[in-house]
Amino acid sequence: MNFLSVDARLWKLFFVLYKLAEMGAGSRTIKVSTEYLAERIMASQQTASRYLIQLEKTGWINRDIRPEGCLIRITDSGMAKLKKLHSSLRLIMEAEYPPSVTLEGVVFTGLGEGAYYVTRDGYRRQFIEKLGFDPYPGTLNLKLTTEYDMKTRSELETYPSIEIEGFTDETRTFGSVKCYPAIINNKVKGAVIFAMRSHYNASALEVIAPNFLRSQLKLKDGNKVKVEALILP
Amino acid sequence: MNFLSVDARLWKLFFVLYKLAEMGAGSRTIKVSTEYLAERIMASQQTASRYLIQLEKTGWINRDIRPEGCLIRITDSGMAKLKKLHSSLRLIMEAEYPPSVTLEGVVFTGLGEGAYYVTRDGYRRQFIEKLGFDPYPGTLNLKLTTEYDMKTRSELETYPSIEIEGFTDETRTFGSVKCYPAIINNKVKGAVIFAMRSHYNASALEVIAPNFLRSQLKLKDGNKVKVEALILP
DNA sequence: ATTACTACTCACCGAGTAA
DNA sequence: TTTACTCGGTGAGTAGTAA
Repeated sequence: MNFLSVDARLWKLFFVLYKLAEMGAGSRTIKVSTEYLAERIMASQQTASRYLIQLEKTGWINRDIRPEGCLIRITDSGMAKLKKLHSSLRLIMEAEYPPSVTLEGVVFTGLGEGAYYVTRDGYRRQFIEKLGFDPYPGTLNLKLTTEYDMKTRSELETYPSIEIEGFTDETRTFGSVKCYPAIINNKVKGAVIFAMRSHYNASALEVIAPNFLRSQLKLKDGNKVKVEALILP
Repeated sequence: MNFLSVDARLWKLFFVLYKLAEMGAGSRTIKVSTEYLAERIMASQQTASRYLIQLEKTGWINRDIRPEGCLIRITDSGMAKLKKLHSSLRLIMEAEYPPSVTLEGVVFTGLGEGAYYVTRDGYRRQFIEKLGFDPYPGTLNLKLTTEYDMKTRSELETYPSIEIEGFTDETRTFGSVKCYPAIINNKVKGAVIFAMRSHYNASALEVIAPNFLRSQLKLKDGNKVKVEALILP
């Protein structure tokens, strides 16, 4: 995912890197004694010394040991890590909507009309164009059970979606559909669809994917399924 | 200085907070199992559980334990911490100049003409106005000894400074002076001054302060003094 | 399923100290 | 003065397990 996940040791190192940046080691070579650094990071001189050694090994700083102290300069690699955290934080702080929303539901068998709608050419062409896949003719129906999931489903509907336009053929009119790209059970790419006038109420969810999810994920009625719906930035 | 200094334990907690924000817990209540969080932070389920308990105690998240997992929402206090880190990083990343520069030198006795210049009314009025203090009539002279300090001194001269304008009185012309507010020996506020045409070369530094530094800091010739020159943002 | 307690291990921290 | 080694104690992380 990103370096912050690696392990607890790196978090601590990264914190020291940040402190060095605060002292200006990002834009010039600074002189720091391990004693002084120790004070700034609230640790012992020995620990500060160890951190500097580890930071150098990790490649985040250059270190030049002098009789009067260490000359420290953060490397490009170290600055890149700081920049990465900065831009991640920017995304988090400025985001109007959460990056994704995770729902859980239980498989149930619907009326089978999903296949009919999904295969209408007016829809299908837009799925291919806007979602990037040709959906398997049929939808996976999930029943939402907890209060949290139902609340989240209705929140999701308020977030910006991929809009599949309605159309009219010889016989009738088809309404517009809202889609959210989704990851099903952490593995399969697909989409959550909200038909504007669905037969199901707020406690159900329809999912489409390129393949037959029931066989691809070995699902049977009653199985629990996790769906991570991705929200457009 | 700021909360990031408090201790290593808070840093680890803070990174978990960041991870939760990444999952959207900053803008809505999310459901996370301790198992899932454990995976994201590369730790055990037990550790993830402990972190959530500590985060709640610290007041950075609200937690609602359900049979299916925990409902987590970052509190205003938690978001404020994330914002603080974000803006600190922004300053670091966008700064053209380091926030400050630390120099070390050894006290020596000069020609005593510092007192004459500092007390010229044309300078003195500007010191009071632009530095915020009435300088003691005299300068503390420091001899820079290491290569690092001399290099840093000349770097400092390239950074934006407080400009004391030159002037002319009945008898002669006085040149302009560059100043940097400074902290002497981590305690006393004063300023570093660079007279445009100084008698001293690049290996000396002149410091002024409201009081007589030699007595205030119990300094004698040969004592080492640390000066942190602050650079304007 | 979950969360989170207890018990144990081990890695990290810092005192002492060398260079 | 510095940095950074060894080493012993301690607190953090995890396995087992209860609820």
